Amino acid sequence: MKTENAAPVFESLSSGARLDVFRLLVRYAPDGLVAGDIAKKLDIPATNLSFHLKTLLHSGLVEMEKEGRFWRYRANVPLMLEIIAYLTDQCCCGSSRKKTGKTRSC
Amino acid sequence: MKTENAAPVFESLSSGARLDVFRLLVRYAPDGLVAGDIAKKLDIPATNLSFHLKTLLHSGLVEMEKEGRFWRYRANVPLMLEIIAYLTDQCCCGSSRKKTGKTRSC
DNA sequence: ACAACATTTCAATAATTGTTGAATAATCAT
DNA sequence: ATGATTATTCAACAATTATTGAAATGTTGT
Repeated sequence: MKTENAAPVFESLSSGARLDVFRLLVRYAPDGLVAGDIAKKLDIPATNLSFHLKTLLHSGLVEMEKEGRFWRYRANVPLMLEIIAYLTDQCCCGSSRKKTGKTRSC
Repeated sequence: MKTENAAPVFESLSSGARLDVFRLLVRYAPDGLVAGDIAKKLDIPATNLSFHLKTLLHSGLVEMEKEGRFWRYRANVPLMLEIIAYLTDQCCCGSSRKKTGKTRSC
């Protein structure tokens, strides 16, 4: 996972609405939900949900599959695992640091 | 960590510039860097850096301390650990799900 | 073929975020 | 005190993102 791939993921999680969508899809993994059910459960207009889903699709954090006249969305859990690994490595404990001889913060 | 606290953290990581700032500060943890050094290393105007640092401060992901005429910024690594725990719990494997009898994706 | 349905795309607008230069505040050295 | 230094805040503007209703696309059932 490179930073230029990670930033869009954070961007796609940076709205409360999208974070809610993603958490909902994780709760319903691995089956996912169709758009109408998401809209109903989160009580947001279909057209606005569609906008947010597009952002999530673009970052890769959710995936989509047409199913008759429904569109089914699922969380991409493996990508989330990569993001967690990225954060652990780059933004937390795993990164190399200046050799000052001091102890690390974790 | 609650969702309403997590969203601002993702928002503060959602710009490439801020993600760079945070990663830099992690590399220089636990000492951190003064604003001028950040600006120099990342080659962004001081006034713009100041704007991004304010966002990071607001989410709690960085902390600030005045040091003479310098302002020193440090990464809040413990908060990042909480975020990683939040993602693991809410957005990945730890969350409760509908009982469908199917196996979990992780 | 037709009507009902699920969802998206489009266009318009509102709201927020990002960027910059100039002005300001605080500190340090002389 | 004065001038140089560090960094912020302010104001203006540019750019992006969010929200909504109406129209369009494709699907299903009759």
